[in-house]
Amino acid sequence: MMAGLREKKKEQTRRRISEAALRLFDERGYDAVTIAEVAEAAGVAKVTLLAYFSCKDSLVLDAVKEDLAAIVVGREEGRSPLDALREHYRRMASNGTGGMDVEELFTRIRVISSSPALLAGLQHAHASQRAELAAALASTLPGDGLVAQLMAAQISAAVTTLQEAFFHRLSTGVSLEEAGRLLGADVDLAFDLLQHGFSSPQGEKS
Amino acid sequence: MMAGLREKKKEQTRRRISEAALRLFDERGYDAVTIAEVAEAAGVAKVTLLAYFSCKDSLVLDAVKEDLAAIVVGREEGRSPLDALREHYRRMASNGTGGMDVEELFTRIRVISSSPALLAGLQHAHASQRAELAAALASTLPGDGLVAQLMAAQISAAVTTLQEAFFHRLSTGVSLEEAGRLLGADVDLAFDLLQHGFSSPQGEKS
DNA sequence: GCATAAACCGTACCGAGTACATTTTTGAAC
DNA sequence: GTTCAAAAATGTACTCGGTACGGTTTATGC
Repeated sequence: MMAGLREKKKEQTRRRISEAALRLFDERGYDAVTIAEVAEAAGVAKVTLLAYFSCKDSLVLDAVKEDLAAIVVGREEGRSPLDALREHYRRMASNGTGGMDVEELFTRIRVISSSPALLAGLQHAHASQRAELAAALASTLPGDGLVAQLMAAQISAAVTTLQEAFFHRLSTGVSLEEAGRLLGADVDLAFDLLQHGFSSPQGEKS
Repeated sequence: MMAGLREKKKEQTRRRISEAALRLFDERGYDAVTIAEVAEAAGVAKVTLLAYFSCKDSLVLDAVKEDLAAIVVGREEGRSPLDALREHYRRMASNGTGGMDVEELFTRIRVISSSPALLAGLQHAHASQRAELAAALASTLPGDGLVAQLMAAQISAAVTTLQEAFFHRLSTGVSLEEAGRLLGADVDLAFDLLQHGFSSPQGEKS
């Protein structure tokens, strides 16, 4: 379907911008670098950069966005939404990088973890998916939709927390393999908590 | 403790700014009003306005912020954190306005509900409390803190959802009394879900 | 009264993001 | 190869939220 030299160049330009951004942010800190500087480093105009990335934080965050709703919608027959999500994250934990550039991933996580603005952006990205996830869950549930909304909110909150814990470990020197192993345990902990609530077994004491 | 004419004037100025902001936002929409216009309408300089309200959205949101961590920390002896929060919101639901100006509250909710930026800001406000809440919960729990973080994330997600549902009803014509009544039921639903998880009784089907 | 510190002000500035009119590049049709 | 329309990229000028700075008013404690 249209190999397209046009598409290819767009891809290249996007990568150039993204790499320049990541490098500069890593060297000098996210807040201290302006998008105009990124544009110059990538050899494009500021307007062009903003055509590729809608805002400053998506220069870093676009590459780590996920689609929870899609996982639910595309789950195997007979599997519950929660199990599908649990399975997805378990696989992720054991998968290592899944073919990604490890060095780049580390840099990205280092940049995100050291910038409050980007951490907030990450939260926001998850929160934005809440509505879609709620819609996907609503079709599997009775009632007026509040339960689906609550579940969606709790799930994305849990996932955000898992991701933060994972990022925090990686940015404090834990190896990728070890972090993956720990993530696997965390995933089960988190999903057990979602499934069975705060009471039992590791829930509150009173 | 120092009746203070100084303090009183500050209070007045703050109110003047807040009221001017709410009125303008309600008349013309949040995005269409600049903080410079609000400052002029309130008779203060833009810089002064920003000394009272750190950013544009806090002109509206400062009045509706809550402190979940404080509720947990200040709970009655022997009561679990989750029960303390449940009780707090149940009380809120039956309390009506608790002495607030009803008209102003409605306007505020109307403004918030009709602005994506403010709804996002509300989410962010809750997310910001997560860390504090996690710290408060961590002291009541064993383990390395991940459980506390997960719980805190889930709780604030649930509370955000409850608040949104409540706001949505009020901004679509439901009376305050009726919305309060419905909120009471929602609170129990949400906290049951937190306590017992997605399985049983209203949880997922498979 | 008088000194001090807080509140307030005007102005100039920064950076993110948008609008617009213009030019360059590209894919394809002839 | 030439031509042509669409897409991509550009430069400029702009808006707006937020900050820095230096100076002025005003309440308060002595």
